Amino acid sequence: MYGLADCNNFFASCERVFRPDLNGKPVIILSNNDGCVISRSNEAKRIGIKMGQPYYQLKQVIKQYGVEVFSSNFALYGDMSRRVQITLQELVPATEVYSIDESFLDLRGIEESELDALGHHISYVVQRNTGVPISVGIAPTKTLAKIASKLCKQYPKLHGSCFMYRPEDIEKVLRKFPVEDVWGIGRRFSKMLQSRGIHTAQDFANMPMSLVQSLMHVGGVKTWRELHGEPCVEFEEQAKDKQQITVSRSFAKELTEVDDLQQQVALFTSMAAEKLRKQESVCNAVMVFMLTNRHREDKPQQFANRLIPLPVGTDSTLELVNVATRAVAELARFGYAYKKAGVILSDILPKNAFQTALFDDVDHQKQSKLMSALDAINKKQGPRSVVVASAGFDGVKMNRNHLSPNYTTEWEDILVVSS
DNA sequence: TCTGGGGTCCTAGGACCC
DNA sequence: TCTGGGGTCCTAGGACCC
Repeated sequence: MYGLADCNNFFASCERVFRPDLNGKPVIILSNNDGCVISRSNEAKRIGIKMGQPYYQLKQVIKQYGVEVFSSNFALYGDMSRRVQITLQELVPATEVYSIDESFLDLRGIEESELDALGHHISYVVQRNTGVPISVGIAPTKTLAKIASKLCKQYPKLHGSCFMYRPEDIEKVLRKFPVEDVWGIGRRFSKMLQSRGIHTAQDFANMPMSLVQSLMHVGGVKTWRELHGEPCVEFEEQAKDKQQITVSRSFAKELTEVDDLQQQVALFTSMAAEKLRKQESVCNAVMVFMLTNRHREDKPQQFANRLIPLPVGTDSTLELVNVATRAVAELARFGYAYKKAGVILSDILPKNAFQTALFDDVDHQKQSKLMSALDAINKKQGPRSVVVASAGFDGVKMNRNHLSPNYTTEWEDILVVSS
C-alpha cells in the first residue's frame, strides 16, 4: 500500500497558522511579482476565484468579499514544509518528498487492518504539531492514493484520511472521478479523451490497453495500469540530484538598460550556483534568456537566449556570473524592454567526477575554497550577507506588496542590518 | 498599468557511424 | 524506374507535474 499526504491549500494554510483571525475568511496567495493567484482557501474557491487568475482582474471581488491577499513568502512555506515532513517521518517507516506540500508514504510492513486508523492518526498529528490541515490517501498504487487523498478534500466526513483497497470500492470511486483529475492525465489528453466519450477514471480504465498505448504512449499505459491496482511508479526515498537548475523572475518594471539586466542575471546566477553547490555538482553549460512582455503586442518582441558550453565543469559563482553577464551584454538590444530574465545551469555532473581540461587556466582549488567560505558565511549570517559585487545587495526587482512577516525564520531581518 | 516559477520524461527526427 | 541496413547519440518539442 502507498500513502499520499497532501497539505490542504498549503500556502493559504501556512499564512493562517500565524493569523488565526483569518480562519473562515477567503484568503489568496499571489505568485511572485503579485502577478496571479497560486493558492486559495476553501472560502476563496467558493466565491469563484480561479487558480492562476491575474490579480488585477480580482480587485472588485476582493473588495466585495473582503478577501485577504498575501504575496508569496517562500521562506515561510519552505520552513513549514520542513516541519510537516519531519512530523510525517516520525509516523511511518519512510517518506518520499514529492513537492513542497506533498509526500508519499511507505507503508510496507504495516497490517492492512491498521491502515485506516494510521491514516487518521497521521492527519491528526500533522495538524496538531504544525497547524497545517492535511489529507491522507492510502491505496494499492500511487495514482490511486492521489485519488483517495482528493476524496478527503471533497468529503469532510472522511476526517482527513481515506483508505481504499477493495476492487469494488475503488471502481465505485473511479466511476465518479473526472478523468482530467487523474494524476498523469493533463489538459491535452483530457480533451482528447473527452472527445472520444471518455469522461471518468473508470471510462479510461475500461479502454483496451492497446488503444491507450497508441494514443498516449508509455506514460498513458502506466497510469492505466496504476488505476487497475498494479504499481508502476516506484517509491523513491532518496531525492535525486537535479539535472538542470533554473532561476528566473519577472520584473516589476520592464528593464531597458544593460547594466540593470546584468545585475539581475548576476543575482539569478549566484542563486543557481548556490543550489548547484548544495547538491555537490558542477555544470558544463549555462543558458541565459531574456524576454520582452508578451502581453504588450504594441511593443517589439524578443525571446533572446544563448547557451554557453563551458570548457571545464564548474560550481563557482564567480566563473558562472562572468559568463552569464557577458552573454547578457551580447543579447540585449537597444529599443527592447525586458520583462523577464533567467539562467539555466545544465549538463550537470557530480563534483567528484568532473574532468579537467588540457589547457585549464582557472585555479579550481582556490575557487573551491572561496565558494565554501562564502556559503558558510551566508548560512550563518543569512542569505546574501556576502555577494558578488555585480549582483548587488538589492535583490530582485519584484513587487511584493502584501508580504507577511517571516514568522519562523529571522534571516530577512539580519539581511537588512548587514546591507 | 497589472498575467509565476521550477522541474521531469518521452518521442520523433536528424546527424552520424560502420 | 530502380539507390542498404542497422545502430547510437543528440536535440527540439510536447506532454506532464507541483
